[in-house]
Amino acid sequence: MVQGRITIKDVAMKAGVSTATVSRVLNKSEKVHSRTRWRVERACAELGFSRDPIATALRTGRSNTVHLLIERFDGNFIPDILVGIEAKADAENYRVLVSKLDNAGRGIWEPGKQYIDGIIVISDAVHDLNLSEVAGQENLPLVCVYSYTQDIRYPCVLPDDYQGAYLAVQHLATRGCNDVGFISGPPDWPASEDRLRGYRQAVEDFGLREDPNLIEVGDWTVATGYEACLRLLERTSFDSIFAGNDSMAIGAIDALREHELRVPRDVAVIGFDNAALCRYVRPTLSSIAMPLKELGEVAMGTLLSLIDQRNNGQSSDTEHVLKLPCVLRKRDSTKVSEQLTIRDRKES
Amino acid sequence: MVQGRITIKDVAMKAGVSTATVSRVLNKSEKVHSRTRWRVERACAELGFSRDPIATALRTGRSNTVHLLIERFDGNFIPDILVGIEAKADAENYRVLVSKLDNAGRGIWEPGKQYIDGIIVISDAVHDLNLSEVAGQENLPLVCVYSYTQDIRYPCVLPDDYQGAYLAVQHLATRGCNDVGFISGPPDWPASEDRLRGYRQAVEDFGLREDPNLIEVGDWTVATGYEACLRLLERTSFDSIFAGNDSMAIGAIDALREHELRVPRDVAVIGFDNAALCRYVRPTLSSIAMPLKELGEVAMGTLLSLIDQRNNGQSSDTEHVLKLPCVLRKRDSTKVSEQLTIRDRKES
DNA sequence: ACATTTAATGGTATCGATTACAATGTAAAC
DNA sequence: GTTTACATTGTAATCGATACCATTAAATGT
Repeated sequence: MVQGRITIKDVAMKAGVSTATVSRVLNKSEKVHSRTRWRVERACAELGFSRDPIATALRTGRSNTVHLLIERFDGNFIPDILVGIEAKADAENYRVLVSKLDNAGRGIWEPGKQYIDGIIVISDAVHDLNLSEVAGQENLPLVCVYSYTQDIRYPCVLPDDYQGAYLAVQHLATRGCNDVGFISGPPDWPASEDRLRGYRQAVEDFGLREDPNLIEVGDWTVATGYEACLRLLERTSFDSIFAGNDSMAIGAIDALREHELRVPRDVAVIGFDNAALCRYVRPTLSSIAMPLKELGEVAMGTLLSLIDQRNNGQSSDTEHVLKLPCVLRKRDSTKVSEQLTIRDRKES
Repeated sequence: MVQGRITIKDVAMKAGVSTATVSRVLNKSEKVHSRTRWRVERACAELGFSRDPIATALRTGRSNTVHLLIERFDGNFIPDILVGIEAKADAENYRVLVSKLDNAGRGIWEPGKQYIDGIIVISDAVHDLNLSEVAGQENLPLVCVYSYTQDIRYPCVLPDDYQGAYLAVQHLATRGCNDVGFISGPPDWPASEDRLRGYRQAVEDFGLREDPNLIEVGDWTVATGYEACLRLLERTSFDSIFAGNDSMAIGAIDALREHELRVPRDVAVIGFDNAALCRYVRPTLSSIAMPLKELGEVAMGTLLSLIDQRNNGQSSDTEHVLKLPCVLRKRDSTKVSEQLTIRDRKES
């Protein structure tokens, strides 16, 4: 009763054809008489045959498997990006192998490297990394998600930080703010730079106060958000703060609270990232949500098309940088609770 | 210059032996003359040979790959558990394939099922799931992490909810609290049950007030934590709250705040889970941290030993349930800011 | 009607390793 | 000096599918 594995051979026998023909049917493409094809397909169905991926991989060198290299598993955005990657992979019948991306770049060369059709890298610091080493001498298709590399061979799928920042400031402007403080992330991060640009453009477009004194720098942490906000308070006055991320926004709120300033009544605050904590802090924190799931989907989609092109000997025609739009999440920290206060400030 | 793949054949040639001998060296176990072994090892090293895992898999039916099935990628604890799983897997030269665990249980049968040496399941609701279907007719080694199944064939690696809850109440007691309110999660969750038991035991051990009125039920969300706390406030008085998870703790704090009760001055609050948000809410929230990384490591370790035993024809000797201890994280929400208040209360 | 394509299918080597079995060498035993 | 046992090593089949080449059958052209 124990029927081992059902192989292409069994199918061939049942259908009265050769294994070569069965293989042809399985791989669509080639010409097979429709009568034969039908017989084979029926045999497959009746026997409940499914092709052995390992044998196929050995023969063809491809495995329908992509390698996902993650720098830090506990990064805030990983899970949502994973959702997108996995969904797309699943839909296209690909498998996803997950490993830690060793900072040193080694650890990828170990067994398992072969037969990988492509690579996705998620990291905060890809620009420091030699990706061609990761891609190997076979120069496997590789895309970065949520991380940037200058190497134009590798597409990068990123949130549109510029547009997201613009959105944040626009929201504050719409709400009636005029003096928007900005707490930037570290200047050497591409994301920081883009968010600053978005801030500046929106300030200009909406005719808000342009003043270098309104800009401060932190390093993404609560503590530096707090300190940056203190410096802003000393130096100038403002009616709102746009923080480069949610942690710094929370630090800023701490500082405001110490100065007896209430959020959003006295100062509106908006963050960036839309981390889970936005819904848990009080007041709940408005923020800019990155399209994480979509990033994952698009990254996987891009990778699959790279793989396709490579298999067909075409050269890749993908953009180097793909930016997906962010969306605004309004919460209490930017609510217009006291219309008057704001009017006063605008008219003064 | 393009040397294709370096195979066992190349090594055999270089070492002047047959491929069979090389294979024997590679697989340790069998007897090979030390002189020959040395020659082969040197040849391997010089050629930079590494064995092709796919070919090996095809021949042996094993692949050094485990399948990780996740119910919800965006579950709060996944990333940290993953860290542990991956670390252990990496150390033991195993690969980790990640997929979504389809609620229906299907989707696992698709190609890729074969050659999987074992399965890890992460889910919130495993008890509803037919795991034997997941394990397949081959009855692959399977372990659950952070989730429970009654099926004793499958080991479960869990945080020790009982001990964690005990720890929380002990902390409150040490701090001087006597009337500890408890907001439980839904009663049908094993975790809720265990946390309640831990609460009760600690209340008894430390001679605190035992009173059914001190116990309320929520469904893990902020909203129900809020409501549960309101009910407690109406019904009785208390000097502290232990919430079944952090979200409900936050809801409770909202309710306390509305009643002009200050945390921790008037009421101390402690949550469970030690979610990231604990460090971001104000006051920062004391909580019980589950050993997530360790859960992952132990789960993978258990799975590997199951695989080992199976390969050696032994029957599994692993415990059905493995509980790992939680640890207390003290933060502001249980700080003893006003020693007096507490003394008053204790002495009254 | 016969030559020449073209379509459809079969035979079999191959991918890179493992392993049962056979063969050889070596040393101890008689 | 054989015989015998045991330790090493080699030969070749095998895992399951693919793909090159050969072959046969059918279709087209003149």
